[in-house]
Amino acid sequence: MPEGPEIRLAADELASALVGRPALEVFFAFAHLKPYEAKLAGETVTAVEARGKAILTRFANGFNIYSHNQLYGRWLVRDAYDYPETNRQLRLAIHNRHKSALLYSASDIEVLRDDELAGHPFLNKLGPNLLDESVTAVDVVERLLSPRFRQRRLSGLLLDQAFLAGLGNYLRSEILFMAGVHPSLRPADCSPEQIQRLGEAALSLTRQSYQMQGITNDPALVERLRRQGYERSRYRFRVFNREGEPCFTCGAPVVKDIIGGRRLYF
DNA sequence: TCTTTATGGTGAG
DNA sequence: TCACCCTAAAGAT
Repeated sequence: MPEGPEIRLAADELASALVGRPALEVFFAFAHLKPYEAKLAGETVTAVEARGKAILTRFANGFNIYSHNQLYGRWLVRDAYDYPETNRQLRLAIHNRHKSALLYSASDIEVLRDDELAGHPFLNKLGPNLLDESVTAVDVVERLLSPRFRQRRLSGLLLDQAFLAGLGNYLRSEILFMAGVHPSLRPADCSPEQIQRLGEAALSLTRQSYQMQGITNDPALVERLRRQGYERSRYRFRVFNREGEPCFTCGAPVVKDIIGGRRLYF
């Protein structure tokens, strides 16, 4: 569940299972976190917040569990102590009277006090989150044109969590395609119309991904692909994973590039 | 039973 | 930009 919208959905599910209830038992697989099991047991969970692609589980006594799923971590919410059959490694479990929140495979787990959050190297650098309702397309446009970012290539900029928190490799290609802007351009090189479209595409695709329960779940897009004979399980993007296939807008073949080991389609 | 790949991220140069 | 880290599943042999 890697990009921002999926992480936010996971945080929502965790929140409804945990918030307002005391965590009767907390389990950490990593030895250096074991001492916190006793500190968190019996403490009420006050919030579960998505911070970009990280999740913060907050406790009434001022402690927080920071977790980042990277590419492979997976949250599961089950009835209390109802463990699934899986070969994955359980890394963190938060149990209350009704539910168990289970985090598998993740390697990036920390416990932080409230006063340590601001100084955290990852949380500290995060840009605005497009899923926060206060963020508008105007904010994105202003950020694109700010001195700090305007000379950066869009290909790199859109993956930089300090620019916008939560964008990932799928959304990068899809946003650039929807805006009709080449990934090698810099904001400083773009027309006002292109900048405007980038702001709107970033906002609408990210929010739609959240509302549709996943980046790949746009029903209109899936239907269009189905009518064109694409197999649903493989093709659920406008450009991503469509190398060599015709562009939906102009018919030219979709191009694939690899930059810093990450696939980019345009 | 290998090797590769992945919606992510860090640190060195 | 690259090498590398992390883990699990898919692909190649």
